[in-house]
Amino acid sequence: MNHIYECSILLVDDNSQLLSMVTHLLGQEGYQSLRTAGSCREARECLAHKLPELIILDVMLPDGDGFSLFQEIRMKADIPILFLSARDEDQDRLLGLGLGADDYLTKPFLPRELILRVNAIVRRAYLSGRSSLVSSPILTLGERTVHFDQAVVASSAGEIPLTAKELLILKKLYENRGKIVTFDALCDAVWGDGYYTYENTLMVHIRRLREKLEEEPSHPKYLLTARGIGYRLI
Amino acid sequence: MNHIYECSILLVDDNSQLLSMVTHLLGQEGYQSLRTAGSCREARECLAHKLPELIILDVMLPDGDGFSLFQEIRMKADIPILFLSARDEDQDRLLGLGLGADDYLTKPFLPRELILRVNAIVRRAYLSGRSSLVSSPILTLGERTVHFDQAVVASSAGEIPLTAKELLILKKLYENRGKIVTFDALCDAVWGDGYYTYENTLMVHIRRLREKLEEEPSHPKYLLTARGIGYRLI
DNA sequence: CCCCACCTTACGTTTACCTTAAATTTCGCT
DNA sequence: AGCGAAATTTAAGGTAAACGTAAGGTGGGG
Repeated sequence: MNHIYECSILLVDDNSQLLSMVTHLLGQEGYQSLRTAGSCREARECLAHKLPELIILDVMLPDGDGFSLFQEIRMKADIPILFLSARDEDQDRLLGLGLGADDYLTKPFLPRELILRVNAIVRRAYLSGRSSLVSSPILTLGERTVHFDQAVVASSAGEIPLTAKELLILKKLYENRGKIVTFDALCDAVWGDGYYTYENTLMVHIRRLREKLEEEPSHPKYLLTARGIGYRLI
Repeated sequence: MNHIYECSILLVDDNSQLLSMVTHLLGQEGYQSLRTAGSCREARECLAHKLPELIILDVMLPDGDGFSLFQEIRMKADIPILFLSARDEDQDRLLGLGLGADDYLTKPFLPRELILRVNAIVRRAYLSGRSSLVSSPILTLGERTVHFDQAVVASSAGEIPLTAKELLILKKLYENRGKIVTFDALCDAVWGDGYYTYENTLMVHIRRLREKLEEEPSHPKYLLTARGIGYRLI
C-alpha cells in the first residue's frame, strides 16, 4: 500500500492486545492518525479534544456499553462508526445497525476483513468521487521536500517546478530508494522500450534534477552515482 | 423507520423466492423503486436502461459470477454495492470487499439485518450531504467565488454563468485541488472513455474557464498548467 | 599516465500548449 | 418542426518551455 489516508480514527476497546493489533494493521494500511481509548471515559476525553473521521467501537466496555456512547456521539456529529462485538448475538447486531452504525463486525474477525470494511466506510463517507483525502507520498531531502502530486520541490526559498521527465525519473528512483536503479531501468521508466540513444540524455536530466534537489549539484548528497551501474536515491 | 428516499435499487439473484422476499421487505421499508434481475444478462439490460442508486448482487449467478459483473459496473459508475453469498467462505468475502464492495452479507441472513445494512449504505452514500462533515461546495479564488450548485462564478462585478463542461472540469479540479490532475483524468471526468480527439477541446475549455476565473487569463494564478502532465487548481 | 565513464554546458529542435476564429452541434423556444 | 442562440468541437498558426544533441571537460581506476 502506497497511499496515505489523511483520516483520523479513534479505536475504543478494553482489550489492549486487540488495540495494538488493530493499530498496527491500520498503520500498515496507511492510516496515520490513530488514537485509542480503553473505556467510555477515555473515549469521551478523546472526542472532546478532537473529532475523528471514524470510530471503531467495542460494544462491551468496562464503564458502560458502546451503544450508549454511540448515541451520545451521534447526537453531536455524524461520524461513521463500526461496532466490534465479542458475542455473535443477533439482537446486538440488529440493535447496533438499527441505531445507525455503519457496520458491525463480530469477534473473532479476520484482520484483513476489518481493514477492508474500514476502507469501505471511509470511501463512502469521505471519498465518494474525490480523492483529496488520499495524498500521494512526499520525499524529504534535507531542507527540501518533493511533492509528487504537485510536481514541485519545496524549500524555504520557494517552490521549484519539476518537468514531466524529471518527475518520471525521480519517481522511479523513489520507488527504489536506497537501491541502485540501472540506466536501463530508468530509461525504460521514462521512454519505454527503444532507448538506444537516450543514455546521454538521461545524464542531462539527472544533472537538472540535481540542480533542483541538491545544495551542491556537483557534489550530490542524495542522488548518487553508481559508476557503471546506475543511480541511487537516499 | 419512516424515511422514504427516492432511491432506486437493483436486486440481482437467481433465486426467485429470495427476490420476492427481499423486494417485499425493502418495499415495506419505504424503498419505492425496486427492480430485479435473475442473471448477469438481465442485470446488464437493467443498467443500460437506468442506473440505480444501490445494487444488491448475488455472487453466484447462472451466467457468470457477481464479481465480474461488479467490476464492469464500477468501471462505469461508483454505485454502492452489497454482495450476497450463499457460502461463508472467507476468501469470497475478502475478495468482494477488496474489490470495493460496500458490504458483504452471507446467506442465510436475518431479513432485518439486510434492511439495516441497506439503510446504512444509503445513508452514507446519499444522505450525508447535510452533515457538517461535508464541506460546502463553494470555491473562493481571490475576488471571485464559484458556486457549484448554481454553476456561476460571482464577483463584485456580477455573476458569470458556467457551462456544463466547464463545471465538470472545474469540479474535477476542485476535488483534487492542490494536486495535478492529468489530461486523461480530466477527459475521463468530462467525456467518459473514448476521448481520443478531445485533448485539444479540453484546452479550449480550460481557456474559457480561465477567462471566467482569472483576472489575466493568459497569466493564470489559480488554474495552472503542469506541462506534459496536466492542470492544477490552487 | 591514459582510458573510460560520467559530468557539464551551450545550443538547436521539437513538442506541448496557447490562442483565436470558424464550423458544428445542442437545446430552448415559438 | 424550425429557428436562433448558446455551447461545444474542430482547425490552424504561434510561442516558449522542455527536451535532446553534441562536444569539451573532469576524475577515478587500472
